Amino acid sequence: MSEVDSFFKSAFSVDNVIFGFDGGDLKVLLIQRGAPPFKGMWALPGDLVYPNENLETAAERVLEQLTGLKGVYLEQVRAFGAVNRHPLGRVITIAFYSLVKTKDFVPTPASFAQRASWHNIHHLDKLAFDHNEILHDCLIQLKYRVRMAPIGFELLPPKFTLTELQQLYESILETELDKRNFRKKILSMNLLEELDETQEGVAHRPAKLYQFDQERYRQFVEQGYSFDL
Amino acid sequence: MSEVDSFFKSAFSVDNVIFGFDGGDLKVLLIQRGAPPFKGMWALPGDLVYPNENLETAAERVLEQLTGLKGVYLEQVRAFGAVNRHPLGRVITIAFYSLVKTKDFVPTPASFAQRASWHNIHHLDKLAFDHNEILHDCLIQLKYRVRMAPIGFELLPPKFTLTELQQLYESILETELDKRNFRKKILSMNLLEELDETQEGVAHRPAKLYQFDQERYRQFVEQGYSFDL
DNA sequence: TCAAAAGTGTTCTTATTACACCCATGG
DNA sequence: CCATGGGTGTAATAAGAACACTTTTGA
Repeated sequence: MSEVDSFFKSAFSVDNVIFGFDGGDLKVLLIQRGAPPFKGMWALPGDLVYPNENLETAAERVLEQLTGLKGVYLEQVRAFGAVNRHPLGRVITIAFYSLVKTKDFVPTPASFAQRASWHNIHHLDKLAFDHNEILHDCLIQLKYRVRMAPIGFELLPPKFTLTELQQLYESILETELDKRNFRKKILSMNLLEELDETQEGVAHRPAKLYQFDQERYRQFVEQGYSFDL
Repeated sequence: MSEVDSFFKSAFSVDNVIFGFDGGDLKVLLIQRGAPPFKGMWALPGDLVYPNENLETAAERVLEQLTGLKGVYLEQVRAFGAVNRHPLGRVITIAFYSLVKTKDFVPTPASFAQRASWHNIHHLDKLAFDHNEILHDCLIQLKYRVRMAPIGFELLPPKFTLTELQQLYESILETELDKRNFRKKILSMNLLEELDETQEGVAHRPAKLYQFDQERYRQFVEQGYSFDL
């Protein structure tokens, strides 16, 4: 094999850390590998990038094939390219994370075939490849981004209570927040619209529902506003 | 060509945004391309990644071949992989930025051959490939990181004045800082050691020289401290 | 009437901003 | 003795942290 050829004996893939939130802890969607290497182990969903496919497109494809979801929040984190990260050859992978509303997720045939399921982000075994490291870095990136941009809402249903929102931030940031201070701050941003609806079916005083006003946020950004929690 | 083969008709490269600071504006080290594509245009230094080479190693190699420098601060930003970003084929590039002390830079034969020179980061023409976009993203990353970690010192000589440090932050962050407030804050971190030396050869009251105490920073981090400017 | 979570303000503390003059040196 | 940047403190303002009780609903 010539030296030039050897440059092309490599491949690139995308791996997608799909985050979800069910009201309790932050979750990640993993698949159980059905073939070697690492057969039977849990892994991040991923695939090789097609020759005429952009990286983001590949990550969206992986996501849609597994969950049926399109148009989901997706962000690249970085490339992982250690020489021996893949036992079968040189594979550089580009890591993305995405934020989905768990209730929208309906397992697809592809995901059944691979046995996909949500895992608590803080109770994970050893994953295939270098996926623990990838997951770790994506989580760090999420913790940073969630404070700098209103992306947390991507993990919640369109209508949510302030307590749900607070619990979301608490589980991502791994910290406890003061209820009154949190509400004061988030409401003072004027990005939440209070609805004329309340929770139903709860055995206590029902909470007001809110929705995030995407259009107003866009206008604020144009005027130089920057989200900061 | 079979479909499997086509996955391997791709290559990956690294591109390195090398930042420097000469007391005035923030600079970036560019090379003038000597061969097509984009012959004659200025570009980021970069190269294909060798089959048995880690991404960071490749970025360090590019840097050393150009500048003769080793062991400099280097950080990955992200991958750029638009299908048509390289006119000759599918090349995914991993962008890094590095921080060097401009006085240490001695052009190497390799850099002469390529005509390397420092360019003001805010007065750039159109660069080769998607390098303007890469540079832009690396600069954004630097702006963020320089406030979260004591990496600014990598751009200064070991001994520096507080005014030099302030000017460095002002040029990276593109903002003006109040002299007294800046000094109060940076000195209150207890990360700077005041030396028994002063500036020489200046036509005014000479400033005290300081150096960054890397070891003390390491200890503080162990105790949970996190740098925040 | 009880349990469970919703909702609501004020005080204290800390961090950030704004601001102007004298000092030391070389030419 | 003049020009140049070095060096210094205080007051005002804003942001963040701490904290406890009443309300509404379903069971």
